Amino acid sequence: MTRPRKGPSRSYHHGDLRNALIIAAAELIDERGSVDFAMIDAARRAGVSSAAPYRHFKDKAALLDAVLDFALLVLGREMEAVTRQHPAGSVAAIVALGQAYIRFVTGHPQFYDLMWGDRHKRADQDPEHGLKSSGFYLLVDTVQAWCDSVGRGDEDALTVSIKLWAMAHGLSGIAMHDHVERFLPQADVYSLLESSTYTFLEGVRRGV
Amino acid sequence: MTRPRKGPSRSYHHGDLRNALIIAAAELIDERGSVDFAMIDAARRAGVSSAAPYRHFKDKAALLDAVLDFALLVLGREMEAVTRQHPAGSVAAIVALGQAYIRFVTGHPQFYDLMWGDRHKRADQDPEHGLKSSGFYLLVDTVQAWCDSVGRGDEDALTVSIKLWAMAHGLSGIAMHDHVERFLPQADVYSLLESSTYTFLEGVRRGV
DNA sequence: TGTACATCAGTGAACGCGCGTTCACTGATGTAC
DNA sequence: TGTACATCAGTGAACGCGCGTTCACTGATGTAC
Repeated sequence: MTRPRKGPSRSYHHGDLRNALIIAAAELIDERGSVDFAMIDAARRAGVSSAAPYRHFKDKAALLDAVLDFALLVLGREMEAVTRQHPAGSVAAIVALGQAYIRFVTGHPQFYDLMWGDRHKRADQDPEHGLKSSGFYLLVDTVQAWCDSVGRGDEDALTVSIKLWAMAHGLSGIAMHDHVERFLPQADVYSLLESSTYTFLEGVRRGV
Repeated sequence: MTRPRKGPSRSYHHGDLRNALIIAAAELIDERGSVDFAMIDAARRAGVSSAAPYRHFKDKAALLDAVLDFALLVLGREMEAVTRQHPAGSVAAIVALGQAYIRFVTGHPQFYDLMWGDRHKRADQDPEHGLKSSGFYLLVDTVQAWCDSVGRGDEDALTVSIKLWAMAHGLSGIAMHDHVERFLPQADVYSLLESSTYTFLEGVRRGV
């Protein structure tokens, strides 16, 4: 978070290497389709020697953590944007949130690995933090509003949200492994999520 | 698939190295919690030198493929067993299949990585094959029977099955990252799957 | 305004280790005759 | 039944490479006086 250079003369001091490395790493992960990029490549891409990153990150894991934070931030932004485009508490909003999740996750399978791969299970100081920025609570709020609007304010919005999240997450995984086009060539994940959500919420509304 | 040794004198020739290596690899993956075990460790565990595995597997990827096949086989067996314990085409059977999936997958997170990690996306000759042995079609059959029994034979059992699979798969992922105990400390994945399934199938039954 | 100095953010070379894989070999096994 | 030979399944040592990380260094920056 050093301030950006005033002039264009970024000769010796980079000015914003930390962020530049995060972007470089994200790009490499995207291109290689895996987290196994070489530290030196990220440095090179940021226009810097192989040792420079260690001024900003303790080790590679620290850099990956920063990339993960960045990814979750982007996901959160998209979910916010999507929420604004639909009536608050509507089923359409709930569906759109799930679709945004699928879009993000299938569009960036590498980030999926980062989020859901084993490496994330390690030392994570505040596990809540990622969830907050990723917009999960946006879903909870929307579901709560929906429950209220259909006269089921007694439902546990958190439980319903987890289930909906699981649907979107599960469909993402299945889609990413081409199981959707294999079994249901005429379908697509987004409409599968939509119909699942409608069916499921109808069950909830009827109190099953 | 060399035949097992007749006597206990496994001096120079191992007799069943191929399978021994698969087991050894599976154990290592289980213990380390990751696919990143060293080839030489698998060999050592099978009581053999570091070069021996290459008589049976072209490279490490080939060994991992074999381990994956093995894992899917085990999963398929468990799903068969579970199916036998419930009335054919009952909701209970459907729920139990999902729970068996969750149990297997959360109980062996490493195999989860093997099944769902990026490495599986590569050269896989017959992608159907894994699905077959893992028992997915068992679910489809069960769902079809249920649809018939509730007078909804018109439903596409395959579509419903994919959605149910996505539920179980998604809940597994969420549970493995401790999100269930974090958000719903009093709940457990298995009952979450059960209630989700009931709710969803009720929606299907009502034709939503 | 100028100078000395502490601090920071880079460089470039190299270390070192883990690990997949290969190579020339040797012991065991099965089979033709 | 015995012997020669092809084949197979091991050994053990070493190669080689990728890559994370360190180390002594140097150029740039900001600040006290």
